[in-house]
Amino acid sequence: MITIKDIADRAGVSYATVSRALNNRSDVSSNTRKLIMDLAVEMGYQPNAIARSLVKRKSMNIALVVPDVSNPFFADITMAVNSAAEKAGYTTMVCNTGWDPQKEQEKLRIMVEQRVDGIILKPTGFFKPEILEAYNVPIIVLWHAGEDDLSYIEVDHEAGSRMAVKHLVDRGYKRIAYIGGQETSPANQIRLLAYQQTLQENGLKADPKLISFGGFSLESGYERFGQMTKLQQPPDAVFCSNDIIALGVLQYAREHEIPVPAKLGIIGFDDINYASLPQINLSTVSQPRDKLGEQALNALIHEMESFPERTRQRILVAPELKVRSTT
Amino acid sequence: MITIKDIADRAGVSYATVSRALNNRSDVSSNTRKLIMDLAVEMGYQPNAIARSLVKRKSMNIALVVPDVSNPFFADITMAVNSAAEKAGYTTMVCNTGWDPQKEQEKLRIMVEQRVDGIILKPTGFFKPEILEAYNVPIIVLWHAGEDDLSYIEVDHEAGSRMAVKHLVDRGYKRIAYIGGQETSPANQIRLLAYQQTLQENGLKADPKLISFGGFSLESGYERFGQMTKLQQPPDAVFCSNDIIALGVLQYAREHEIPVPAKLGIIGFDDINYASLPQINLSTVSQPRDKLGEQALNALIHEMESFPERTRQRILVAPELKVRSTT
DNA sequence: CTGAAAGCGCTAACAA
DNA sequence: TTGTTAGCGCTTTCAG
Repeated sequence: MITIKDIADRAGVSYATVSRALNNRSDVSSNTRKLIMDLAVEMGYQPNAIARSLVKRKSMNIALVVPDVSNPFFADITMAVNSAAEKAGYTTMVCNTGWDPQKEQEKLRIMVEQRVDGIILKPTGFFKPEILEAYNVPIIVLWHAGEDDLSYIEVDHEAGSRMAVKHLVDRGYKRIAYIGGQETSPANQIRLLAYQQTLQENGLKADPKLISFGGFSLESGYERFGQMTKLQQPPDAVFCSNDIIALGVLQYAREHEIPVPAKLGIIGFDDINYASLPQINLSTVSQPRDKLGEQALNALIHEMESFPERTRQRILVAPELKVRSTT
Repeated sequence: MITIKDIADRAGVSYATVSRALNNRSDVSSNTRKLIMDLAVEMGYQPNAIARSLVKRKSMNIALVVPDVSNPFFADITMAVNSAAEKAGYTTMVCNTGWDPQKEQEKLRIMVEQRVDGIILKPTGFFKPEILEAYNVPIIVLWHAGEDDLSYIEVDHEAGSRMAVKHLVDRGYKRIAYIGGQETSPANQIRLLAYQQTLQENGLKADPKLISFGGFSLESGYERFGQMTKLQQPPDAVFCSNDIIALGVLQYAREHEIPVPAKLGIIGFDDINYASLPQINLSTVSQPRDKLGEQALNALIHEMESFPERTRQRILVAPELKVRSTT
């Protein structure tokens, strides 16, 4: 590969001058600059980012560590972060943790070794902030805020749940069920609470029989909704903790000829890509991935600029209600 | 950040010794090794991959350049490449070109600057192999083979098309239409030819009225199939160039109450993630993304090992027929 | 405006 | 077994 020394030799100048010219610095005569520029093109010179990073102590790379990029949700986040990073002159390294906390640690370590200038992390599960702080690198966590020194960004689950439930109430549904995720997950708890409060605020009572926790799968939604239909007073609407669960409910309704939305309102959470397919057309609370990604990057840049001081940002991104044909 | 010099100072040895110990080399006494190892952990040492890359002239990074990672197809490929790379000790840098040839060039340039050890590229459109060869970096192209010196890998479009058409024939359909992509695209041409040949081999004639080219969108499939139903002899089955088009056809059939698969067989190509949803359940020719990704990485490693000599690999990955409820 | 020289953090000869 | 030294390719003082 061609180096600045090669160019310097051909140009008959020192390689410091080549560096200056190539970096558009003012203290080079326009003659030498032009000579060097032309030579660089002619010789097919490609700057060595590694060498530059070493001396500048800045790689202009950032890391995005997510559980699974093939998950449409993270894929969208990846796109958003990527394009925002690009605009800011950064290159993104994407890592998959496969929902495995150990692999997450491993990936973070590798990214630190790669000397990325900052990290955006979607943790796989409960995690110890101390570990992240110890890495001593600017970091933004896609997660609910903790009492530690890290910066967080996430969608406003409370507002989203309120939107969904209020919408169902407004549509005239009376027995609104909640089919959630893992009972202990913080996001689930926030959503559940908002669900209960919104019902009460609208003069409806939250029937514990209409609340269910479980897995985030289509089968789980199908199964759990099926159980509820056997109640003496079955639900006439369901707020699901994510779209996959809602898809399971929808599936059950189709198979058992329950007319949607006439006899059953269904609303999901996330707005995954196929929610909007004509065959599905699911009403849902959209997590705006583009905004999440973009704001995460902006927050990271802020964090990087004031590093090693932590900016301790707590950002909530507003969700959007997508009313489609299931409500 | 802690460097090997810091450790050397504390250990009272030269930093070369620290380097040796940290790299598990045999020529270090077990005493000093242990001392250094312990110190490294205690001091929270993280090796600097950038410095190592500079001296080793090998970054242990590879690039994956695709049009759009949020497209489920590329997301799956990304996952597969990623995990294969990881096993081989490489970190992957993923770039999006947004289907823009100019951006593709830009991204490739950036990856060369980053001194990745190799590149896996899914080109956005017709591209000039000379440009890639000029970059002088090991590269694998996800594309049909050209007459140049690059290595290629892709799914066997011909075999896939044959599978699909043969399957429709076996199911008893007689007037099988082809709703393809852009007429000039090579993949489209291969598929079209295989479609025609398979029909002939099975004693059916290919009616030009049943052949259509156009965009890769749901609307396009809906629209083009709608036209065909107005023929004097409309098709009783459709082979679509991708699943999105097939979805459009399916949509049209539902709206016009054409029973599928009784009066209309539909088969797509790609097996995108939602093809298997119970609500869709589309028969399709699956491009095994996991195999594509993994084999691409293996091919790349091969290419890197024999670089600068080009290995000129031409790899076809066998597709799989997924028979679901639309045929 | 340009050159010389130091050094980013590390590996890899070559000596000792 | 260890230390010394010379770089990897580049940026950045500091002189000139």
